[in-house]
Amino acid sequence: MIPYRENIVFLLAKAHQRAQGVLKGHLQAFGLTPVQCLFMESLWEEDGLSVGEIGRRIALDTATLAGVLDRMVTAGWVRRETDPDDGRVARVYLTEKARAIITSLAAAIERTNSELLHNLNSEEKLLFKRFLRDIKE
Amino acid sequence: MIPYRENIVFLLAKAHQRAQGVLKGHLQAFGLTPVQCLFMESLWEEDGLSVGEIGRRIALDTATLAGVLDRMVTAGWVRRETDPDDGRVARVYLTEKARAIITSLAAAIERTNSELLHNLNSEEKLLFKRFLRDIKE
DNA sequence: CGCTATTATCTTGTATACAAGGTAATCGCG
DNA sequence: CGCGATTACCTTGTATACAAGATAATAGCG
Repeated sequence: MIPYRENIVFLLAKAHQRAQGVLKGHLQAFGLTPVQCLFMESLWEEDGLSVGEIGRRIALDTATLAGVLDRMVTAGWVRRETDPDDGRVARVYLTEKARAIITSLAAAIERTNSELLHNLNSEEKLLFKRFLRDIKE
Repeated sequence: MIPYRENIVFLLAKAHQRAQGVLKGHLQAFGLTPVQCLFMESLWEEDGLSVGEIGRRIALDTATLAGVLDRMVTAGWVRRETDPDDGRVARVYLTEKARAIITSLAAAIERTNSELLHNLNSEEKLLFKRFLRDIKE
């Protein structure tokens, strides 16, 4: 009988919760949520991705992304265009407004990572990331 | 500029997502969600806790717990009683139906932990848990 | 004892998450 | 080319999560 405090699912959930909280705090000034920020990062990596491709990259399904996309279009961070070659595909592009804050976003993320990992040395950070990736394959 | 795949917030979110998915799969037979299971575990540790105390133990606020509690009362896993000495306090008790499956729940959790951590040896498991606890403080 | 501050919970509004099912557009086999 | 299968996306329903504000009950000070 594992006490829930030792359960890896619980430990992951709570570490995730704290990490989200810190990032959320640093993003508040932009009026962005962590997921919205991540959505923008995927487009910064490659602009004009389809909704499905964004979902594959950031591991979220299209049901979730539909709402996120709506809110981001409304807020003016991205625009949505139907692919001219395939009417099923919705392509998403960053706006100028989004490009203008990318550097500041990167700084907020950088700061978040430093705060979260300040207890670990370089070697431990690498190990931690490896563990996180190795969870279930 | 940290690529999002190296961002600790992203890595935690996705590891959390996979862990939840595995546990969810193993709980499906009971009709319980991971949060509902955790809620029950806190009461197994100490029955008759108040809603606020449950929230402190499993790190969820009462706004979230109000909904969880409602669904669990409806499903017959717990009963809710107002504290006779303090009319503000809502105390929660496991039902017989809940007690009857506790052992099976523990097995599902055990199996989930094994699956998630099968890539790590004992020493690495301890280290991983320490890292998760050390995130932010 | 009365009244203000505090506490515990609940409610509302917003934002993830995902299963399941629906729709429209494209693909690809005969 | 025609049409069934597939694909991409959207919608609906359920379940977390939490901020902010409302409500009700208790605590504690004078």
